[in-house]
Amino acid sequence: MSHSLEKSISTQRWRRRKDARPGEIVDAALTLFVERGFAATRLDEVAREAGISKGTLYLYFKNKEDLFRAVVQELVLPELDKAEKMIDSHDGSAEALLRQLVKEWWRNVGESRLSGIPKLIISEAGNFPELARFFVDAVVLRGRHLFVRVIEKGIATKEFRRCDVFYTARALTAPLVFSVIWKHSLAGYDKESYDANKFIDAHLEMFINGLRMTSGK
Amino acid sequence: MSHSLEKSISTQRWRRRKDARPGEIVDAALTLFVERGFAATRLDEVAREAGISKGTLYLYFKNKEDLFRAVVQELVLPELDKAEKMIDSHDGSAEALLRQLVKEWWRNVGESRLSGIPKLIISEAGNFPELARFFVDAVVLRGRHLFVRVIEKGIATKEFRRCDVFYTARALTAPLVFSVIWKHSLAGYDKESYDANKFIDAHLEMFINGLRMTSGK
Amino acid sequence: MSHSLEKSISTQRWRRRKDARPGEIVDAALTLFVERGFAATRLDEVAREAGISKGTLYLYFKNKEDLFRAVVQELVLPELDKAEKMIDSHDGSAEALLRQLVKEWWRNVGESRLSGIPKLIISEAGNFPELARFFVDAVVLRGRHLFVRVIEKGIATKEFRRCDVFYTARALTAPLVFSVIWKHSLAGYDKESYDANKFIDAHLEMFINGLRMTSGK
Amino acid sequence: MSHSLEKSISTQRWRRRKDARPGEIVDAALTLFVERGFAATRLDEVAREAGISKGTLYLYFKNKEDLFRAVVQELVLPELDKAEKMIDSHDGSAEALLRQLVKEWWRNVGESRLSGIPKLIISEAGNFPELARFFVDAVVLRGRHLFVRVIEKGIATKEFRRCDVFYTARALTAPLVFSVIWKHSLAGYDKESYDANKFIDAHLEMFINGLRMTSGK
DNA sequence: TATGAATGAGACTTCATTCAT
DNA sequence: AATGAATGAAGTCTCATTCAT
Repeated sequence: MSHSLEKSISTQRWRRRKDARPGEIVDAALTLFVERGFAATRLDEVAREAGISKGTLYLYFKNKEDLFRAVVQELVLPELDKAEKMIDSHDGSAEALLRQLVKEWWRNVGESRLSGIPKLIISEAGNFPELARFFVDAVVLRGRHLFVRVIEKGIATKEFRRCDVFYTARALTAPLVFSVIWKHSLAGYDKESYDANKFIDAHLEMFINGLRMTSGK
Repeated sequence: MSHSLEKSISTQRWRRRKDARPGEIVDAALTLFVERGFAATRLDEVAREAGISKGTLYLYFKNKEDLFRAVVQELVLPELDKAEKMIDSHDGSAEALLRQLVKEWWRNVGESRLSGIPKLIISEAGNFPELARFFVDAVVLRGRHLFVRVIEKGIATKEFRRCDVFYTARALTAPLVFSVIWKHSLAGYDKESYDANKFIDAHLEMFINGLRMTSGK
Repeated sequence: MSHSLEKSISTQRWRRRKDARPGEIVDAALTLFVERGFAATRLDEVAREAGISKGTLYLYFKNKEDLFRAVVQELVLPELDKAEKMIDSHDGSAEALLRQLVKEWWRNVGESRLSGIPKLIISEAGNFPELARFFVDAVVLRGRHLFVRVIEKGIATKEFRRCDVFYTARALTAPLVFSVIWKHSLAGYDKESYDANKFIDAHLEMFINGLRMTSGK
Repeated sequence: MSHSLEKSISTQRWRRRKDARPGEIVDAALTLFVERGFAATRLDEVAREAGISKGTLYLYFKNKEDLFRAVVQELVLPELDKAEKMIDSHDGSAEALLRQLVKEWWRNVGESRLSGIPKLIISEAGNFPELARFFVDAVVLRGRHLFVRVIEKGIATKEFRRCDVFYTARALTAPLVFSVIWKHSLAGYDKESYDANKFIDAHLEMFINGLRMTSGK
């Protein structure tokens, strides 16, 4: 019995290892891809960062490009699912929902390892048109429509003034995205003090102010 | 005298030719660097695009990195000079100046071949820290301070309300920069209609509105 | 006693199983080595074809080269034993024996999976000198001497005319061997109809005709 | 003038070098491919044998497979052209022509570096179906038809007896081809004395004897 | 000044072999 | 005995850089 238990555990640990591998590799790859770009990242380093050998990479990913795709798909899509559920289940005002949406995005993307993905995608879009297309459809548009839904809801409830919801959504998200791009590129070289939270907060306040029916009074 | 003049002219023409080469090369390199990134751009192609042979590149640039630096420095710095002169010589209201500044930026950078540079720099900052540092100091900060000056002027003349001028400048420029990054990366894959001019205009109106002393009334 | 017998049997069955494995592996390897050559054959595929895992190969063979040797030795040598016995026990005319020898070769080698071995050996001789030497000594020479013995017998009984028996044996066997080489290489691409049996028959008739004391009359 | 001459010469030498390269590489590759097979031949070695660097190979051949194709096509086809011209211009008896054809084949193929090609093709046919198809159509069939033409001519002039010309051509050529395959594989390990010329001569005599109208008398 | 053939370091990828389970 | 995850040496191919012309 103890034997069977032991075996079960060890097998499990072993299995666990196999199941955990892809995740560990994808994490290592994300870090390096964001830092150096796709072409300049050597698989040697991804392997070392993931604590495995170069050959092992190929047990889990067909090639470098396949790994790149996995990084994007596997890390991003779950976040969108979460955000959609949040919106569906929210029952407060449109403004509260909008604030919540931005706040969650900031916590789950802006301050997580995912924050590197926009910079990565933007850098490599030219070399991976298919991935770019996928990303725009599955992430950008889907994400934008989350915001569109919220804005439309606010207009319906007369919380917000009428506007072109698509442009408004873009105007709202552009600084968020820019902020994470900045963080992963030039932020470290900018000597003028900068607090992204403060930047985002100010942006959000100004934005919501602009959206309200009675903006100034 | 005529002889000396003639010689001077012919020398100049010759010089011109010699000096013109780097410009053509730099142009070709910019296009390709923006499209594919630094690492994925082959000097073969830069040479072909510039209409010269690969070996000739090395008559003008020490190596690939040197060419990269030249692309950034030679194309960007003149624009800042122009913008500074424009501000210095402007004599209207702060608001008019701000509008003018954005308009000129859009015309001279956003709609020119220079529009690819932000994306390029952001993509390669990780691999070229020195260049990143240079770019931030010589371009980003200097550019930001143009806006800071204008905003401060508006505050001084009481056209604008008091605010943190650095954050305000960032909030003003972020969408501008984001717009050109977008244009050179994912814009082509976004099926929802988008007019960058409209986006920038709306942003500017909202922004100036937010800056005015009596914003709503 | 019954116990011991039972044990012996079960041991034997077990042994058989153990011994059977190499046979299946060797068969799988033969097929693939013939089709692709030694270097281009992956042990992955040999294992899959044999229905085992890659690691299991190494329980039976030291390495890839060892497997290669086993393919040749284990499949070929038994055939020569059989042929030798056949000659020893034959009691008809030399001509009848020669016909029988060719016929058996054709049935047991030419039309069996062994037919691939000549092509395999010829292809890899350059990379495996030791194996080539072994094959020439243990198979080619030994096989040739079977034919030499039969021809000498025919000369002794005055059925056949005198000749250089070694060259004659070569001349007799070359088309046989060529035929199986062809079958395993280019035959599939030759659009002109071809029946190997017919080819061999015609060759044999012509050959025996040439050997007879009174060839034409 | 001397300057221009010098330049012309040196340029030419340079050009000549460029033109000669592919041939030198193909020669080196033939040697190694025949000796070791395609897969086991390292491009490193081909380059060293050709006296160039590894990278230079890729200036002349797209990849290893392309080099393989070039080896076959560029070396073999010219020989067939020569043989065809020989047949067209021959005006003796069919027997004399047949003897000549075999003799020339032996001299130009059997004893030249080309003699390695049959072994090479046969070894790699499984891995390069397209090349195999090309070789059969462009070389094997075309070559066989040279012999067919000669045999048909002999039948027409009543020098030769009627027969299935295609099988007869095969029976004639099989030992020729086998001979060069043997030479490039196991010949070196066969300790029994062997003279290929003698082998071929004996084969040819026997064959022509078998073909003559009055074979025995 | 201009060329483009040549180089070789370095990257991706494969696969025979090992070993913990 | 059997597995299959893991390894790393070795091979193919690319491309920035050099240099003879």
